Amino acid sequence: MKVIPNISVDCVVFGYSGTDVDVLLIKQKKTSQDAEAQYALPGNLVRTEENLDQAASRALKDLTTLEGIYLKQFHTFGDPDRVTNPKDRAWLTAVREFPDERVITVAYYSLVSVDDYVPHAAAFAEESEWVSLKNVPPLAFDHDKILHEAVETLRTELVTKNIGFELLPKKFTLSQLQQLHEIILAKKFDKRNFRKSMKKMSQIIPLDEKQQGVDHKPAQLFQFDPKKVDS
Amino acid sequence: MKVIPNISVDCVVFGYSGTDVDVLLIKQKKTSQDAEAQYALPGNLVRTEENLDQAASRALKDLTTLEGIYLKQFHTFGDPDRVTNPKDRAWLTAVREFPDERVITVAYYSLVSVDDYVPHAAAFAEESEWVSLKNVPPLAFDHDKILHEAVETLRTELVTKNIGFELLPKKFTLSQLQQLHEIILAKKFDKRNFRKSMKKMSQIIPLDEKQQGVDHKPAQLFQFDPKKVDS
DNA sequence: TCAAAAGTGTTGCATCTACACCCATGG
DNA sequence: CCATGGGTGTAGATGCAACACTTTTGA
Repeated sequence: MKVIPNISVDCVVFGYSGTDVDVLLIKQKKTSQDAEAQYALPGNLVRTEENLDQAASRALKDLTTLEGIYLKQFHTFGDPDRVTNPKDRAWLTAVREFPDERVITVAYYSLVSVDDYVPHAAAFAEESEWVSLKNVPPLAFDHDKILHEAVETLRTELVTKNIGFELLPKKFTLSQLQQLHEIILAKKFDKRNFRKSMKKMSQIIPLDEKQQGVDHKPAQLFQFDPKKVDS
Repeated sequence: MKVIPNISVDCVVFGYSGTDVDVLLIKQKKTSQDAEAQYALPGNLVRTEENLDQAASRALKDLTTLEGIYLKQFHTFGDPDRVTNPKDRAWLTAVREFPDERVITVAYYSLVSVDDYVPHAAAFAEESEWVSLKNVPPLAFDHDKILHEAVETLRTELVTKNIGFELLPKKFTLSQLQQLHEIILAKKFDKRNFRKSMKKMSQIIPLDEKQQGVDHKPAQLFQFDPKKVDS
């Protein structure tokens, strides 16, 4: 359980609620009565026996109980002063064995459906919750910057690699998929054209099933099959 | 000049010679008479006062004398056993203060024209040279893996971001640019179509100048202007 | 005058965009 | 029967792939 004192991982987990894109944040435990509790991305120091991907999964699980999520490394942040801001001192001295060490962090991001994952705070997290990207409070360390880069990465990967299914429930409607794209990319798509282009991707397989409990014409459900790769 | 014992940077510098894509390698200094000298990517531990980008530039300059090159971070490698292979022990114990530390490395890549940069060995490099990607010897540590990932990154960025001008001299012909694409992507392009698509990129500006000293019809020269961004 | 690479347009086909109405369901 | 979102086709414009011959230069 020995850690490397100057290498950490941080996870930017995006979730989609149906109307908003959320990010999973933790609230750091207060280090004293009058200390100001800060929000942060879930992350922690890397242990000596684990690789970086494992560290990211483990840290995320420890802090939020979320597991089984595919995390993708996207950038490493290593400014010498990224953990020296006074606002972060109290927390560092309270929880870290070597609070003055310079720390570089390897950042990961992931996409999930908020319905599928209910986070529970654990370890040094006081809370663990989905926060809309529109209402993200100032974050600890350089996590604002990390989050910003993650959003940029999300946008480019959404268009180039057509990820985005990940953000939806296993069974989804094409309108949900379209709304998701519109929210992330902040632009409108033509319904017919959008459906045409999605339908010709072999990975999106139509189910013999319809939406239930809606007060309008129920939509057909689709499923994403990652095994099918476009040729 | 204090270093962080478990964080390094490595640089994959691609060069284009006109017929081949090369990579810049160093040969590690022999640690004893009978030791086997190994090839490696230029890289070194990060110092406490520098950020990662600075560390990459500085390490590259120290080992090869190349400087003023734009290096782009592309991945961080951190397997626990990436520096524990017996083949690397002798060298580590000879040059590192803490040879048993686990080291993660932040990898960078870059593109230059081989004509513009003549490397000279320095520091712990015995040699520093351009090696064709076709003839890369086995490398130290996990540098084979790093190089392989860098090549993959180069291919995707070449098509998505139309980098590649970087590999050519400041003034280049369209045929040179085409040949470069063909070599990196290992496929042929139609001359007319290739020229059409390049010419409609505003960043490629035609010069009032022609090739000299060739024994055939001299080609028009072009230049890349990074300031012009496609709208 | 020959060799070697530079340079240049058009046509068919596939893909993308723009656009408007009827349908099924629950309340 | 009304409100709500689901679902569908076509025509015009644009972009991409295929294709062959003439030009300029140095040797």
